[in-house]
Amino acid sequence: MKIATFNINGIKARIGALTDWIVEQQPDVAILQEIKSVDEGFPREIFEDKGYNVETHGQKGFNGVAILSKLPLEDVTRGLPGAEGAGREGADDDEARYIEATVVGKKAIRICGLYLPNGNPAPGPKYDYKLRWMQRLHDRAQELLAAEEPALMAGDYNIIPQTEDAARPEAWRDDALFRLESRDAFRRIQNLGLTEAFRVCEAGSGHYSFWDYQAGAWNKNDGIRIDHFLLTPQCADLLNNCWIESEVRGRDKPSDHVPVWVDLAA
DNA sequence: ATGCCGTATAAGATACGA
Repeated sequence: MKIATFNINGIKARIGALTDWIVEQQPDVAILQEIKSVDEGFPREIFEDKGYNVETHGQKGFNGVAILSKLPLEDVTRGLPGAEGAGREGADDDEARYIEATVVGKKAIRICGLYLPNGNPAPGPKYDYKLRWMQRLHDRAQELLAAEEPALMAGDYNIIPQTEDAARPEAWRDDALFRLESRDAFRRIQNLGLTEAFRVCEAGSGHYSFWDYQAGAWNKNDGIRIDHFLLTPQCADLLNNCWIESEVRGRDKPSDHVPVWVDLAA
């Protein structure tokens, strides 16, 4: 089963490039972030016509996540548990950043799609929100691990895990994506017992999933690796491969992110 | 580079991103 995570930076702007990619690559599951659309505005028929089941968790203008799957999606939940002031104005669940569903192939896999807050400027209230969000993700990961079943958490983590995951790490030193407190929080989630799929398959520097639109970042390979798959042990046992489809960044009307893939024996 | 580009909202600037 081939599963991709892809921050598309707006479904309206990306509909052409995204459908071309879907038709070409035929992912079994595509986990999307930054759809920047309400659920009713997402062009689900386009993907349904191509054989996909579609589940979205959107909002007006910003954020928004979705899962497309050739196999049925079961037990869909929207939102990350544990929000402070849930349901009230300005609460931690105001932003549409998280969706879960189970995909049943040869094995059942719990798929968690996430768009972790950027957190800049750091320090500050946006950074505090990022850290709270990561604590909630930690708690949800703990529950998934306790179930001892195949599950993965995939998406735009807005975290550069290590120095080798940025072309110019010194430029990111105090940024919310790379500062020590952010990397610590990511490591705490991993240390519960999750496998970061890409680093099982590829060592070394120069592998990125995001390049800024500005200053010719793509042409200089001035990128960062911030889109990740974390796998429970039962899911890691199924891992055949993990790779980044960086070529997509050089196409017409690209997102600033590219797809990251896992192939699972499931 | 407290904004070099891009997206969304909405009708001209402004918010946001990483």
